[in-house]
Amino acid sequence: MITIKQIAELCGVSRGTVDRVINGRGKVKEEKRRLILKTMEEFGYRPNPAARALVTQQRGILVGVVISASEIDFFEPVIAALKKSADYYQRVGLLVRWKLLKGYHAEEQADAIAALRKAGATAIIINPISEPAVLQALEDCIQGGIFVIALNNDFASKASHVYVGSDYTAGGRTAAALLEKIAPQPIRAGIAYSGARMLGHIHRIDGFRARLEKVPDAMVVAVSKNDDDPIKAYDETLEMLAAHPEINAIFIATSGGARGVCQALVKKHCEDRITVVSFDTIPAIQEAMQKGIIDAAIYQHPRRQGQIAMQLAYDHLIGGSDPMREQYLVQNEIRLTENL
Amino acid sequence: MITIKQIAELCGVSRGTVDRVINGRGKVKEEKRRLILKTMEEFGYRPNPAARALVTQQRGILVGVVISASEIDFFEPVIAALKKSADYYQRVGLLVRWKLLKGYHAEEQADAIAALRKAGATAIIINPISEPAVLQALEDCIQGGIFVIALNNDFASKASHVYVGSDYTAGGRTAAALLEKIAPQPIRAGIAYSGARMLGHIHRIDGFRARLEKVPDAMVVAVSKNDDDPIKAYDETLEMLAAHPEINAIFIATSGGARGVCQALVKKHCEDRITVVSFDTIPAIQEAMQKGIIDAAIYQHPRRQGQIAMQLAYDHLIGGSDPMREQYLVQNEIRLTENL
DNA sequence: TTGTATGCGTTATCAT
DNA sequence: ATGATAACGCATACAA
Repeated sequence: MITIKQIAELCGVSRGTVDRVINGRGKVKEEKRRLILKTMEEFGYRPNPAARALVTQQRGILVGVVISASEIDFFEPVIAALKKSADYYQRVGLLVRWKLLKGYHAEEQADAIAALRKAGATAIIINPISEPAVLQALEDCIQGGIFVIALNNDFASKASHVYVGSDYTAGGRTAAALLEKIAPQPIRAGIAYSGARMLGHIHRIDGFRARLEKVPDAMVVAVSKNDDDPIKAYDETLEMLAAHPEINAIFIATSGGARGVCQALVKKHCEDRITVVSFDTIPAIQEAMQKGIIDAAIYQHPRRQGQIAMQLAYDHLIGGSDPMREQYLVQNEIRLTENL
Repeated sequence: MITIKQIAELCGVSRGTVDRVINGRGKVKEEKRRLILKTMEEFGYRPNPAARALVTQQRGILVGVVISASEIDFFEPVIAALKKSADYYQRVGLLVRWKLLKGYHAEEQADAIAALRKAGATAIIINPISEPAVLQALEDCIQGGIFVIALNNDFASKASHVYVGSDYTAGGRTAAALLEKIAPQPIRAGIAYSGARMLGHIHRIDGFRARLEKVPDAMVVAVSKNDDDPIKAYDETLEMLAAHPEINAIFIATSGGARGVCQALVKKHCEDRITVVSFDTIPAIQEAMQKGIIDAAIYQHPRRQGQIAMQLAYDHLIGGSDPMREQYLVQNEIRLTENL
């Protein structure tokens, strides 16, 4: 591993000069500049993370975390993992400022981003809402050299950023394939989900429908929206079941309303007759699985999502190594009560 | 975060003295020794991993890896992850010596351990064979202050060590529960596995049987051993199918012989009639899943196993933090072709 | 525009 | 038995 000192010697300049070209501060004669860059390239210079951490921890370096709808059960383990990971890296100089917001409000996200920029954050971890105000704010961040990590939900932008989360389409396909294996045929499926806000959720349902089309004589007969609200989910599900008594399978595409859906099933005494597949393994869903109401759940590694996001921030800011991919996808796993 | 320097000042001694009591080298007057220990305790001293890494990388620090049966497909991603992780930590002074052995031979393992000790390894990652020679060698290591990490397979010992791997019993239970959901009833199951060498595999089958007992009228009607050899697996499976034509489900408990089992099923034209659940997603199994021969596989996060093991070694040796649990269990995940 | 000095926390090597 | 000091690689404030 070549060091700054060695590069300086090789180029016949001082450590300070090399540092200036690396970190782009101050001016260096173009001639030397190119020589130094060439030498760095040639010997594959990589900053030593240990040394860098040692220095960094004096001033400290700030990463901002913005999580909307942080009250949703799904995000609890995500946030816990972010915190644990932040703790781990704190000892080498990583500071974190938290913006845990309630509900999905684009303006609040944009405000939080602005506040973090002002506070001097050099990286931002966020579950972005796909609305203009947020997209614009993130574009600006990236232009300003801030490292942006989209967590659990990606945003459409040509600006370079990293996405950490699941493959939603594959998740939907997996749910459909699972139903094919465990539900009585022919499948008459109802879908319950929060609403249309998040891009990922739509892809998930698209994936589900696409895969279900390959199942002989299977079809989606109803879709109900519940705003992640248990009561609304309860009402909507009752209504759906009444309107479509042929339903023998339910796909809970977003876990927010799961409790309500399950209560409706129990109320109508059709837990046994209807096969239910859900996303996530939040407490309400685990309970429903133990009781046999939900047959299987798809797990998206929430803890890992948080851990990876924080590690990417560390590696970029202190370790000095950039992510080698622009997408870090966690697998969609199938869980029964036996492997919860 | 309190530093050695601060502790030294607090105690009215020099850094050198504090270092001596921390790392137990040289003599320190008992009186000062106790004061220093007390102060460290009180202020919760933790060595700074960055500083330690900086100094460690000069002499380098050695971790030994011993993997038996490394030619088995399952271990390929495990080893790949160990290598990748080792690469990552190499830049902060971690050196690795590899002992990738073929087959399961206790003496070879014991020899490898001895060689690593002689080479000065301060941590050993191993998939231990449960035989006296190996157990003794590992006990000796632990006595000698070497940090031992059992990977993928634990060993019975009161000596303190860490286990990284899956919960085998839960894996077996999961396989049985899955069969209950996807196989036609009543289940008449055949089991195929390598043989009795590895403790984990036995637990896995125990878990499978225990869970299957809860399925109405289900039973295990045959068990075949294949020594992880495709040809033997092929022959044994043909024989099992001939002797038990009622078999409508097969549990491949160890992936080594999977290819042979599948070929036997195709040969007898009963891929469609028999539901097959397997462990691991090695290439042979993925192919069989694509073709519809194997219906589902249970995945034990091989890459994560390797990654965690190496990280534990780093955290212990350089980061100076000890594992907070003695077991790091990865989940048993259910995979279909859609979420391979 | 460039070079030098200092410090981060730890370990190791001196000297006392 | 104990203390002083150099070194690891990097960043930075300061001197030239």
